[in-house]
Amino acid sequence: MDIDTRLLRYFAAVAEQGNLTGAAERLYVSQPALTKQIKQLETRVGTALFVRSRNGMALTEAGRALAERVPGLLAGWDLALRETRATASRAARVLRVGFLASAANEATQRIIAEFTRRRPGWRAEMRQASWANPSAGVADGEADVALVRLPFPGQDALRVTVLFTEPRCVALPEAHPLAARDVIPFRELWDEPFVAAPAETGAWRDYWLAAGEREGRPVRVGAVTDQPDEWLSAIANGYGIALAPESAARFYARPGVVYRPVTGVAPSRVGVARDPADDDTPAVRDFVRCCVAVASTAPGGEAGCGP
Amino acid sequence: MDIDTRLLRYFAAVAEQGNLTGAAERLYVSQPALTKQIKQLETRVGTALFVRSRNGMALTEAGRALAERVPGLLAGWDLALRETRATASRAARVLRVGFLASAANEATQRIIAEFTRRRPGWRAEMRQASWANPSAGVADGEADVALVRLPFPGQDALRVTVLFTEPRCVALPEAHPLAARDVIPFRELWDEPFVAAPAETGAWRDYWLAAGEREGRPVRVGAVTDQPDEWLSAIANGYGIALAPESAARFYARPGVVYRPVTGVAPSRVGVARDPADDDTPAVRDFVRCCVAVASTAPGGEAGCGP
DNA sequence: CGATGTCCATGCCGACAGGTTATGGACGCA
DNA sequence: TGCGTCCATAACCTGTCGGCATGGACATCG
Repeated sequence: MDIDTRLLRYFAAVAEQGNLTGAAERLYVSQPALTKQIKQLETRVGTALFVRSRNGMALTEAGRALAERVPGLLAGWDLALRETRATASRAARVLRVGFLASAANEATQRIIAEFTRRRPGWRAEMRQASWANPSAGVADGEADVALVRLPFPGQDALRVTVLFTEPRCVALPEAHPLAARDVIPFRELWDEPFVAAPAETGAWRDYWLAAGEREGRPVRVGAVTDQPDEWLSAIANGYGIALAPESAARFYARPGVVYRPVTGVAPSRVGVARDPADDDTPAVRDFVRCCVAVASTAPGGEAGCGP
Repeated sequence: MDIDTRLLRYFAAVAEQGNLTGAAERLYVSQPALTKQIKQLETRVGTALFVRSRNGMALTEAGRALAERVPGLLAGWDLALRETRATASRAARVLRVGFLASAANEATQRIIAEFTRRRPGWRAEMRQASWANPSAGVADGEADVALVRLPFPGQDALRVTVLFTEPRCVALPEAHPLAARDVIPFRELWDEPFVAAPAETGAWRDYWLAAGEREGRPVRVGAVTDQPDEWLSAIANGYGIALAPESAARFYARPGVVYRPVTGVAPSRVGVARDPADDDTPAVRDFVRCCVAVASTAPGGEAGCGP
């Protein structure tokens, strides 16, 4: 009997959530659609998987048996897909390079140039990731290697080499009172609303909110964005301010947004991440070497941020 | 990314077969449908999985990577499905009993009666299997236990208890010259066309053709059937004759078909089969005990076949 | 004790994906 | 050159999925 993995995901979501309405929301489908799908799964399997009641859907014994297996099946398909794609790109001599907006900035181009010099015949395929995905695709197998900002959640499962550090500055709306200052101590920003990354990015988000450098003061979040454009708009529109690496002042200049040096926050580290299993893949290893080589000779961000 | 296992089966078939036309035939779909599906799989995965040529479809490197994983995934889903169904029937106190047409015949009812007596609250769900499936559903998890005729292919992977043996007789069209005889030596049937089971049943088919008792003479197959009704029709219509257990004379009597005792062929054995993993499941164990108990007190087929 | 909220189920409709048949195009072979 | 064997494409039909609106059961609460 055939089945779509989508149905299995639906099933897993309902099983975990315990009710249709919530699961439907999580899955971005309507509740009737889920009702129908779950019912269809039950007829296909030939037995009830849930008992319905006013407080949701509880797994039957058969449902539990299925629920135990489904995550493994989904993970298996996922793995197969990732390996197939990885094989394809390797066969085509393509290195899939993920990068986080603002990760390596000017170093990026020099790294790519160095890589194509060192590996003629290969092509680096650049893929910009949203901030909701701070490993830039390495964690989910969409990229072979990625330029990232540290720290980020899930980092321990990957191999990460730190390339360089870069002071952080603050991005403010032009009209902000503090925009007139040349240098701003971070403590003066404690009570400002911040433009933050999505909640699921955990440690990464906290790091850019400098949650550890507020001496316990709570963070005010004025907006949540996962892309540079939205981020810039949110700041320009006054929803909040944000910390950013120095190089953002050059890469993400925009009317209405100004960058100012900040004291009292640790600098940001840029790294190159890859799956430990790929670490001895020649192309990956070469890319990492290029990163290190470029970083060691980098001009760095001496320009700093400022008016 | 989601996918239907059907697509994976399609892929596996094409990968194995090496061309679309043949694979389409094997899958009982049209070749254009397969073309479209494979193409869709490739766009979904994001890479070519086959290289097309005049002599078919050859796997690319990525295709090979996928082809390595797919059988495991399909088997995994299959297993999950079987376990879920098995769990469901156990929870409902239902024992799924497969039986081959003509397997235990009159003993069947007594076994069921004994089982319901020994396990009140339980229900035996009888499922007749076609001869194309000589384990009657135990091998593929559709039944918890089955009454079968031995030997059959795949029997070694299961636990089988022999219940009783039963002489074999021959079923002939009424008008057949040999129908006038009281007892027929098997050697006189060597050159008759036989009504056989489907080829994929291997040893089982051979056993009912008495392939080992022909001293090397080839078998003539006049018709292939996998159900009693077709089998009776084929015999009545003169497409061939067939060996059958004695009890068939009582259970499958039909105008136009007569049964006669045969000498020179080994008797048939009836057994109860179950998955080794289920052998200590209480309900299964009890059912087997019932089978043994009934078999030991069975009246047997003393009536024999004959006019 | 009716009003409300929260579940899941159902009916209807539009969009789309999958299947089929018929046909085209490339290529090797007699 | 004509034929057979591949795979690709086109046109069409149907079944399924998803969305919206709504219904029904039941608990909770003023």
